[in-house]
Amino acid sequence: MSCERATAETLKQSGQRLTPQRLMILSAIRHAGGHMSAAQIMEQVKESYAYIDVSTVYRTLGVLKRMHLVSETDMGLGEYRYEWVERMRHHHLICRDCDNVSLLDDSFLTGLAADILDDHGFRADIDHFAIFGLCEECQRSADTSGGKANGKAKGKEGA
Amino acid sequence: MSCERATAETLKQSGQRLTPQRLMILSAIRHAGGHMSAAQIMEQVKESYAYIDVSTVYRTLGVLKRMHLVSETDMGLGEYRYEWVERMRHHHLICRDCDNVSLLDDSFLTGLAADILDDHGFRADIDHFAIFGLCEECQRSADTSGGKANGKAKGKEGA
DNA sequence: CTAGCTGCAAAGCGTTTGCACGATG
DNA sequence: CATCGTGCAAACGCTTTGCAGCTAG
Repeated sequence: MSCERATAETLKQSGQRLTPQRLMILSAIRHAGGHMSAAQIMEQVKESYAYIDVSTVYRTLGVLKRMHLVSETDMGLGEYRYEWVERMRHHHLICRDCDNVSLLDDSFLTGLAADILDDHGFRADIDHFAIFGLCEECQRSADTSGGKANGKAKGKEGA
Repeated sequence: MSCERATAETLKQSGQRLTPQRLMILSAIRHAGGHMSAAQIMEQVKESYAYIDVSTVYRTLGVLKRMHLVSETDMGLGEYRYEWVERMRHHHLICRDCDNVSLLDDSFLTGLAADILDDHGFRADIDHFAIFGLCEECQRSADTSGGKANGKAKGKEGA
């Protein structure tokens, strides 16, 4: 939990209290190395503290979101995914057929943000994008199977 | 309902049945000229047919999504918004402070899609993007108020 | 005629909220 | 010691599902 020092400081300085629960949640997200659902965070924290409650997780995530320490993304799974906001920004390409997620470097989007700012005066929060589409492999399967009529049964419709 | 001809044809040809309910839902979405929630679609349809059910709306939206006739977007309001997929694509800039929504021309994103295809072989579905951020006006208020500590109470956290 | 759509009702899910207790600073 | 965070439980809102009857093709 030692590398959470700086974050703890940030929290304190913005008038937030530092509780073991928050530190555990923080730690879970930071060390995950990817996006986690609230349920996954719960599970992770439960390993060291069994009495953690969902509401505490959500409330803490609310605080962290407000402070831009974590990002909240709708990845089309019916639940939000939370991720530590790294200095190394990146985005996600989500295949709507195989659900595979690959990374997209932030460089692809910096230009876009600049263009939008120039033309609309709108400062886009391009911290963490989820871009849906069809991965290379699934494009091939779609072609061979003759169309996009129905790829596969899924929990969630592709937009 | 006459201008729904082509859509009706499309539906029929993919083995879907054409029912009055579906036509009404179709019509509601097409003539809305913007994104609608499932509830709004319901309301609209109810004006001509009071017995329409939520489940019918969702089931029909499922069909239309699958056929890429409507897009489903999470605009950060806790409910999906559905919009007719026009030939004239556009995207949305959503201010996380004042909730104002402005349009963004598709030209801003076509380059991005091409880049992603080139470098990752991933065919991005950039039908309809929701980009969150801070509008020009709210940037000013944020500056004058000294920071981003807390902008305003909202139903939903800005990511 | 029969596959598939409808309305109804109820469940399901992730998330939020009210409350009294407990911990933090 | 005052405030804020916690756990618990219950509520919430949107969406989904099981089912029997009806309807389009």
